[in-house]
Amino acid sequence: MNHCIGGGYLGGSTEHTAGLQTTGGSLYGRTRHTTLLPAPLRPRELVRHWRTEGEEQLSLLNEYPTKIPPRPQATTRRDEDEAQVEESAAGMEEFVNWGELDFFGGASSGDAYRRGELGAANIRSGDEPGEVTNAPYPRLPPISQLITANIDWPQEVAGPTFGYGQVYHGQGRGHGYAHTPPHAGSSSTISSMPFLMIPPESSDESPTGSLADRSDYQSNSPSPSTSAILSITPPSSGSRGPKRRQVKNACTNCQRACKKCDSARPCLRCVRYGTAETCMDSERKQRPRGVKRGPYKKRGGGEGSKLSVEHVTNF
DNA sequence: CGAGTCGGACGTTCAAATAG
DNA sequence: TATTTGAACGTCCGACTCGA
Ligand SMILES: [Zn+2]
Ligand SMILES: [Zn+2]
Repeated sequence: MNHCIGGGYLGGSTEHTAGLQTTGGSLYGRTRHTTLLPAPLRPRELVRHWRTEGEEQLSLLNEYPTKIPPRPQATTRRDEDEAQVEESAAGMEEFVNWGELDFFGGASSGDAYRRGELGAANIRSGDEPGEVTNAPYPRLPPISQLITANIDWPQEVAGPTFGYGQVYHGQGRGHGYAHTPPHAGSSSTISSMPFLMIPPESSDESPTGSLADRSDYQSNSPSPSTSAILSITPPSSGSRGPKRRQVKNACTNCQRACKKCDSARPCLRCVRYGTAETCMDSERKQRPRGVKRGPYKKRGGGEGSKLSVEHVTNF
């Protein structure tokens, strides 16, 4: 049996629109990864049925793998990342015989992988020609309509999702860390699993924004005059760019598209794309109370929290 | 070339933990 | 009570594809 892992066109588009995700990202907590179906493996059969018949998928869903490792206990963000990647690797091995795998990856790594190494196994030439890839997906009925019954997702499926084996080795985040300039590549590296083809280094031009009229859209420019706050250098990092500014609440359309939103309603992007009437604030989760945490690191005399000024290079 | 997709780097929030 | 910590959560960059 052939298996399909990953997003890209085959796994990602229609399912994503319908609130179902092929595979999750690698980190927890991102909106789509927690609210969508965290599937470590999506049988190609299932995808085809969703795309075409849309009837027998319920029985197939019952056969969906439910044995997913429990969420790892993480103490720091990087721990969280790394622990999850380990879980990913273990989970992947558990579910997939990589030798039989003929499709892998997401929009970035997976597509490059298909194009490069898996040309023969590409879905356009090999599997389901036309039915899947060449379908004009915006006109496909959403899966939520195809699935008439209410699906009671098994509890086990609500666990972690599986990423693409990338480990973040960068600096810590949060509390005033600035945005790493693209292609700087100094402080963060990507280490990959052996089976994953990293796309070649390329393209340092940026897609011409043209949304840069509102202040929200030009907030990423260096603009050294505006804020002195941004000139504070984080500890031990050489040079990071200006902090990337985010809107407090993206509209549902921009959120779904992972595109930049602004604070106006309708937002500029929705106006441009004719979705102004559906432009509304996305809902945010309520944080639960009473959840115990581990001990924090001691404040004052503790080691390792010193701002080593002498290491900051002076120009 | 425009639009859709999505992994994951980066930013934000806010309750728990700690200091005073 | 005030301040700090840090895990959970949110945003959206940029690499990529497809269709016109
Ligand atoms: Zn928006
Ligand atoms: Zn909008």
